[in-house]
Amino acid sequence: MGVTKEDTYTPRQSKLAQWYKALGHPARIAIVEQLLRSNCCICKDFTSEIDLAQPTISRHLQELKSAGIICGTIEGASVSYCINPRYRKRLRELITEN
Amino acid sequence: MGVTKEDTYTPRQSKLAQWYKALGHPARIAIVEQLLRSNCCICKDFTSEIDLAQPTISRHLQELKSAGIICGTIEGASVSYCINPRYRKRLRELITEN
DNA sequence: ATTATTTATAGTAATATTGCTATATATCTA
DNA sequence: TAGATATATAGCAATATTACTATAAATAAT
Repeated sequence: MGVTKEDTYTPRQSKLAQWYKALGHPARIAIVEQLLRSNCCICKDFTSEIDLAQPTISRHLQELKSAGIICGTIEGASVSYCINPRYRKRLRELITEN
Repeated sequence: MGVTKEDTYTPRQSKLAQWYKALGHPARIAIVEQLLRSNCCICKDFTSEIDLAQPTISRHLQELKSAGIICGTIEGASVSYCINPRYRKRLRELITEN
C-alpha cells in the first residue's frame, strides 16, 4: 500500500531506515557531496550544479533537513545550507567509501 | 513524476543512492540485522521474526538481492540467504553504528 | 501418488515519491 | 516604493513503493 507498518519495527530500525532512505536518491547524494566539498551552499548553488528545477532541489533539501543530515540558516534573502556537523565525519565515510 | 532523471547523475552517485535506498526500509534493516546475527536464514525464518506476509518478505529479499547486499542459494525446497561476504564488514558498521 | 512445505509471482489497491509550473513570501537593490 | 533575487509552497501528473490475497512451482515427506 506504499505505507509502511511502522509499529512493527523498533524505533532504532525505523530511524536507521529513515536515515538511509534520505540518502537513497542521486540528487540528494549530489547535494551532500557538494556540501562536503564546499562546506556551505545556498539553494541557488545547487540549482546551478544539478539539473533539476529549483523547487525540486528545494524539496530534496527539505528532506535532507528533516532527516537531520543538513542544517539551513536564513541569511538575508537566501538560506545557507551545511552538513549537520554532528554527522559530517560519518557522511564523508558513507559517501566516499567504496 | 516519481521517476528519477538518471542521466543527470554520475554512475557513482546513482549506485550509491541505490545502495542506500535498499537500506531505506525498516523491514530490510530488520532482515539485514537478522542475517548479521544468524549468518544464514531461509525465507521462512524472516517471516517468523518480522510481522509481514510471506510474499512481502520475499519481495524485500529480492530488493536486497538486486542491490547486491545479500545472496540467495537454493537448498532443496528452501532458499538460504546470507549477507554478501564482500559487504559484511561494511554493513555491520552501517547497521551497528550510531 | 498425494499431500505438505517453502518460496516466488501475479494481480490489486493504497500511499509515497519525484518533478514540473505557477505562485507566494521575504529580502535586497536601485 | 518598485523591481530584482532567492526560496518555499501549492497543485498537479506520472511513476514507484508497500502490502495484501490468491496462486503457481518446486521439493520433501507420507
